[in-house]
Amino acid sequence: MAGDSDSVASSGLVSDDEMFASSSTTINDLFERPTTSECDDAVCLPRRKMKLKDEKLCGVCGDKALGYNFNAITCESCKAFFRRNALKDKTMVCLFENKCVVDIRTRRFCPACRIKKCFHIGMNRDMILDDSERKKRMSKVIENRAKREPTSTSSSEIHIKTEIDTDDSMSCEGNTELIRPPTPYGKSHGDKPEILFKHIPKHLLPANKSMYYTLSLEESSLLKDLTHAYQETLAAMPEMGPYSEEKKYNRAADLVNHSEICVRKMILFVKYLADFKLLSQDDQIAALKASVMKTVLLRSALFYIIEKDAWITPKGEIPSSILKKSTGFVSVHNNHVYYCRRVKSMAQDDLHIYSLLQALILFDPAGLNLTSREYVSTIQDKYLILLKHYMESKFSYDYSREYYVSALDRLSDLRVLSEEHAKILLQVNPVDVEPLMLEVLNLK
DNA sequence: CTAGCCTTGACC
DNA sequence: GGTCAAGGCTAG
Repeated sequence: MAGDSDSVASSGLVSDDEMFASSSTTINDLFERPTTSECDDAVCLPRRKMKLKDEKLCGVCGDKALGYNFNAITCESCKAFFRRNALKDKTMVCLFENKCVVDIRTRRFCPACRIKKCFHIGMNRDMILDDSERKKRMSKVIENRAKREPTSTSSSEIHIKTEIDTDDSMSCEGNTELIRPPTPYGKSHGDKPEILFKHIPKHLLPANKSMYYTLSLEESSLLKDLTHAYQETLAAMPEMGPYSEEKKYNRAADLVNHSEICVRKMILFVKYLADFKLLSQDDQIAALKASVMKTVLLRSALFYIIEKDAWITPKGEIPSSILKKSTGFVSVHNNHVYYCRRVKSMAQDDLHIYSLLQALILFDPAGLNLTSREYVSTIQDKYLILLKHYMESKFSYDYSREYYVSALDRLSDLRVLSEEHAKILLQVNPVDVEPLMLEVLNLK
């Protein structure tokens, strides 16, 4: 017979009481856990009032328990097991005689007997949140997170301000206490954990198709072309010899020259864009120059690997620490890495998002020396709407806002960060810089 | 899939 | 502020 969780749960028909006698009697005695029939009763519900002894053992397997889970005292693993399985429609089948012993050692052997025992000790599947309740919960989390962290720029500014105010940023030697390597996403190493954008788990996204925006043919085509352009240029890595030399980035000028590849790719990128071709030549150059630094920074986020705290390049991995080494600015390193992590946590590896952000950077009416500012603004609007619609098509109307706002926040971050990087340029000797970089960065 | 650890909101 | 009990994340 199958251990039909549904029927067992709803009817409380666990007939063979001896089935779990070996362990349940002891557990029952130790923790005065409610019997199945007691648990059907409403008396069982105000469980917060029930003070338990410090020592708690799982009613299912006897492992150490922290407290109640789904109306019964269980360990973490049985809690997770119940959550994963109690709502499954598929009936679990015991391969033996439906009387497997479930203890710490054997709990994994027979899911059917394990789930049966879960119900037997009073675990209640009604306490597992359903889709709408989970969604509600997640919305609350996101809402609170947004309240705690209203805008990203403010926190970046605090970082920068702190560094400037303390005036310690010029030296990395002897200043190790200021250098805090970023922690991998989701992990903390004693320091206050970073608050990064959290993606909505796929299973929480609405199943209803009407909750998603459908991109028009025109929009799909625009996005496809834009992403293709980005993929072929800025997102592409050239085939190069596999040599890895950290030493190559000893000076800030080395970093600037390293960015030349990015600038060349950027020039290729804009050549793909019909909107860009419509600008006057002067505006093309102005838009390019104004967005070089931001383009380099956004691209660096694309190639940043959070877990390794490094950028992947054709020459191998470059640890983020080279920023400190080559520039001497601890704050530059901290803020740049923080930026990369935030972009990455929001966009992950979605090239549509990167290419849309790239378009928004390029067609920025705030750029210096533009003659057709209004026209550039109109183009930017088009990509802003496309970004919004894309988020709605991917994450549903329910959740798109968080993604859209986060994406725009990353653009604000860029403004601050690129200004900060401009400081590096002041300490670069123009003699060491390649001619193309001298030109696009207006270095003399 | 499991299981341990983490994050979080609700409640006290 | 502390505790409890949900769900989330992820190494194994």
